[in-house]
Amino acid sequence: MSSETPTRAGHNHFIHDEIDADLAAGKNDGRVQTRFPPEPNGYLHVGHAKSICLNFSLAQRYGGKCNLRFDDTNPSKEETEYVDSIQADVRWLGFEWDALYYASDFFEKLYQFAEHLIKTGHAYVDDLTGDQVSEYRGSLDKPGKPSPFRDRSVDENLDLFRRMRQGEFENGKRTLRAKIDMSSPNPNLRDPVLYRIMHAHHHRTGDAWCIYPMYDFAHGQCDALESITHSICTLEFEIHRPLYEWLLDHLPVPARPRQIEFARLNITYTVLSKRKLLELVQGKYVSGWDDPRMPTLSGLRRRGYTPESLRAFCDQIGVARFNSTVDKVVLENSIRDDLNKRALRVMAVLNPVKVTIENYPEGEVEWIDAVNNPEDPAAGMRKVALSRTLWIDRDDFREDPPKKYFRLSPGKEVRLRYAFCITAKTVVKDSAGEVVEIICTYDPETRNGATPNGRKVKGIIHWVSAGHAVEAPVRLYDHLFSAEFPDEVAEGADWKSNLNPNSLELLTGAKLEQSVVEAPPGTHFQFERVGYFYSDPLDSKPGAPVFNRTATLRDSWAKIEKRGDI
RNA sequence: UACCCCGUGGUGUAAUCGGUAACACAACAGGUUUUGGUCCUGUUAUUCCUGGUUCGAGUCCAGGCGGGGUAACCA
Repeated sequence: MSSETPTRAGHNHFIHDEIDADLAAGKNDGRVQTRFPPEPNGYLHVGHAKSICLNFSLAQRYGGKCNLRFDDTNPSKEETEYVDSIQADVRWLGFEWDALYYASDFFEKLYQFAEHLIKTGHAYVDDLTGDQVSEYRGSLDKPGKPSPFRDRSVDENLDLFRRMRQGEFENGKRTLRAKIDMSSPNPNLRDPVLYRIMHAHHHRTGDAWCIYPMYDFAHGQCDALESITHSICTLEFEIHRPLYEWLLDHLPVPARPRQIEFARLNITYTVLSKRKLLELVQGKYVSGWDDPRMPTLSGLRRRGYTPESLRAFCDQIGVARFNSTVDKVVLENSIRDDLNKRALRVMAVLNPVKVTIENYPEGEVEWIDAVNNPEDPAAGMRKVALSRTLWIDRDDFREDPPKKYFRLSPGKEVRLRYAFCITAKTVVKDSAGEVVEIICTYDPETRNGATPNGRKVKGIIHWVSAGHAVEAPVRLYDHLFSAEFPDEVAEGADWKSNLNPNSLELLTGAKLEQSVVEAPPGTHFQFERVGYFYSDPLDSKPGAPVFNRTATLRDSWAKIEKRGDI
């Protein structure tokens, strides 16, 4: 269960209704037990976070248990690296499982179940090749036909199956299939394959097995062996439910779990499919599973997302049986909400241009009080150096300002955050016509928020004293895909063509206030008026941080300007 | 073309025996503010269609339309 108390009670949803009904009917002795069952073939992403939060919060809500179970029935795809990362990610999200299992813990029991099915005449060994199996299976609108090996005797089936286990046959030579109904409208009931021969090294059982159970034969039985009461999975497994139940009906299982499906998470401007994420990693489109642009938990963590924000997000999006796509700003808002309360404010100039205050004494330095976090008085104050030469952001100066632009421009006055008001007097340009320096004057009377003679100064800009600034690389991230629905591509086109070529912008000239170098790697900051930034836990060195932009601040000026009604 | 599931403001969800359709985000307008941030107030906008049952239907029934899933020895 959660190691921390949940931030909110969360939405009501249909799964609560189903469980309430089961409880009212006296099922499972009033017990509720769930499990999160990842296959260790990739890293967890936000879609998994939805499932994790669902399963663990269900256990929490009903005073039950939630296990972690690795669905490791296909050794060709599974690795210990993934097992480790999954455990770390679940814990990081804030949950601790009651029991840890692997489907492979149950291989012997599953094998015995298979023999049981054979002995009761409900399973047979088939010699058909893979191609033949699918040919015999028919199609969506055509019934299948029985395999010629379907009516082998129990003894022959048992003998063959045992020899399969002994390793007597090559990969793909035979399978164990359930004997159900080749003409069922549900293809999952057309004698589904239960076991296949796979001479492969398993990350946990080594070379002990050369036959491995299929998902369908492992999942429900493992649920039963773990005493799971409610087996929550995504919608694409719905059509497997009749098979899930058929197997429980025909096996001497110790419990009777029930499968309930919900819609998986989709988010705009990204993909949430382990297969596609793997492709991005292997094709080096990103730096790895933990690239801050990835929707993986490790990527989001490195980007600066917090477990609290992700849990709040999962809470907000709800649980339903309708396939939907959540707007990516909902995810962004979840981290903004969280970081607004906890991130230390700091001034950072990302694209610097020099400001000289001509009437400020040369060589003089003042230490100005700045608030660390207006949302949290306990965060205290700090001192920021002010001097004659400063850096401000290029965005905060316009030689020819549009209407409603109330930052710096020739002849106009703005306030330096926490400090004085300055007025732009002269603009210095290089031979290319680019502004290299803005010469200003300051009004000593405007210290500390004061504006004598009642004049209004609406614009406030951030700044850093040139002689006191530190430099640090800053990575600006944008969404990984430029298309709202990256999966939707024209016939024959590749979804990767929707990759956003500008998803990463590296800034090397950023000037930051000194206090950022004192913080350890893995610290959240708000760069005032700009966004939330996280000192990369891997690339930062003590005293030499590297910053990842977690999210921008909401920017109503950008909105006005983009709208063009200025 | 077969079977199954699903359709509630722009988006995501709620409405617990059929009883005033609500919340969040977004958008828009305003207020506060030494962050064009936060916060506060307000506005716009919703039950896929048609018919039926009923005093009363998002909810029940029928038909239609639309979307999704399913034909791995993947999970």
